[in-house]
Amino acid sequence: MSAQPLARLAGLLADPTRAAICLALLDGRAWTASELAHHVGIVASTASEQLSRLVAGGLLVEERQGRHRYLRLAGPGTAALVEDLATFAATQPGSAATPAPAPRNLRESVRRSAEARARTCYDHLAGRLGVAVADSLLARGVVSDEAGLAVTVPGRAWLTTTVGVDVEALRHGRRPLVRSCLDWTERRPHLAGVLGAALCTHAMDAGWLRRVGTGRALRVTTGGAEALRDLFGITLDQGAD
Amino acid sequence: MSAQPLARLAGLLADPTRAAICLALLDGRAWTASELAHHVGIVASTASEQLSRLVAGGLLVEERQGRHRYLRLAGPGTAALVEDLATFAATQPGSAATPAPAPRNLRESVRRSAEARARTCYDHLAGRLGVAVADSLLARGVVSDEAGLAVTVPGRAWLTTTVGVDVEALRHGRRPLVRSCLDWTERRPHLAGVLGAALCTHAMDAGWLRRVGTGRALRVTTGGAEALRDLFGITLDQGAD
DNA sequence: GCGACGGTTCGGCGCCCGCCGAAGTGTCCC
DNA sequence: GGGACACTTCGGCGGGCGCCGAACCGTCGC
Repeated sequence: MSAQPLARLAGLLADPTRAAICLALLDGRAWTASELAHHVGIVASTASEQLSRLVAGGLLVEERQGRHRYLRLAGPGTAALVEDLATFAATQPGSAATPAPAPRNLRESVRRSAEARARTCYDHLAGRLGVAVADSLLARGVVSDEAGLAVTVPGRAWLTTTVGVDVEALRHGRRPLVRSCLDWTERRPHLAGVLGAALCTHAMDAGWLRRVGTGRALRVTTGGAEALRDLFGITLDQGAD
Repeated sequence: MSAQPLARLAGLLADPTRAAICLALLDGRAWTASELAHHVGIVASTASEQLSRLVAGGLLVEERQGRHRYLRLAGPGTAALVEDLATFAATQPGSAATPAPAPRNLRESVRRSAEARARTCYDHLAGRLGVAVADSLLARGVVSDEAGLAVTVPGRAWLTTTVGVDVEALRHGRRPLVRSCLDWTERRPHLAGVLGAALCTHAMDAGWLRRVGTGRALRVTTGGAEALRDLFGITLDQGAD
């Protein structure tokens, strides 16, 4: 019976401090030990111990550079796991003080994105922008969710030629091409998987989006607003954190 | 930040005893408190406390009948979560003493099923039989895994008319129609989701499979062996626990 | 060199948690 | 009613864990 490994893994996330660290790292970037310590409100020595524990448990990987110790999640699978757990935990019990915004239709969701927060979730887009993009792709038939998400045939062509994301090149490795990832602030799904990651990368490379500060927040550039409108039919004011 | 709920949830599974309880309940059935206590090797009073904790945390639900307290996992989502975690935990670190059988091709996998163990995983088929069925459906084009698992159009017709599983009727609710579930003994995927559950139910209703003992083990009946051969091209000796 | 700084190790404190046995409550059956 | 039985409550024990502060070790920059 494999109860022992399960308990060991769960134990890593069973402490609020370590959980907060993993959630912070969901932005997919490497943080230094002291950044994390400050972020979760513990002293450096404690952080050092907890981080070592997370690394030893395989959830985090570290990279040492000079006097810095950079930490990030071990991989997309790890991020998906943490994300799933956090989502489940947030939807499940009397986890008090969560106002739970009701599901909205496409138009309203896009409209709300106008004043929107955009952010990353591990390696793909999340927040209202992420939800709006997902809604748009679904509405335009680029992806369908007949029995699980999938890229349609015309959708593949459109992504490759018009948007500039080579779908065929993504279809390697075992990571699913497109996966639904529930956002726990928006409570609505957005696109993860290789395609989600590629879209995010593309948006950054093309200068549509820019990181703001050290967190997961994104800012939509002027050119980005244009591109989002033309390609996805999403209108939003830029900036707005 | 939602670190607190995450930690609370993870904390429920962070104890080997509670983890073992949840793994046992992956068979999808309701166990009594004392059955679980005996199964994981603790005294009744301790079990009572742990079970209450799991129920309070939303992972388990209870049903009282007379002097018995029946417990089962709260739902398919809960089962999927536990399964995912257990899989991740088993594949991840130095969780020593796991020989890790290499992936096999279809023919070999089906051949191995000849001496096979069949069992349930929550509400669908697992073990070598479950893997063989999944392989068969993939090989015959009933389901495809282009960018996530999906039932093909001819597959839907075949399932409905030949096998007798009304796929259209399953497409309600938010649970995915078909989902891949990695078996941690076989290390190979089998079919979960509504379709996986329906197939399992159908196999039991049609008398192809029968529960053996109180665990998750299944026995293939004589008629079942015939049906599996004719419909799925799977040949196996019956019995063999 | 020296000081500033990021990170680590160590000792110690307090708390929580899982376990048990013993005693108690409720249900079923004779 | 009485006895078996499933389960629960309670007290108590022991161990582990998270936290901190203080001392220590490397690295960087002047």
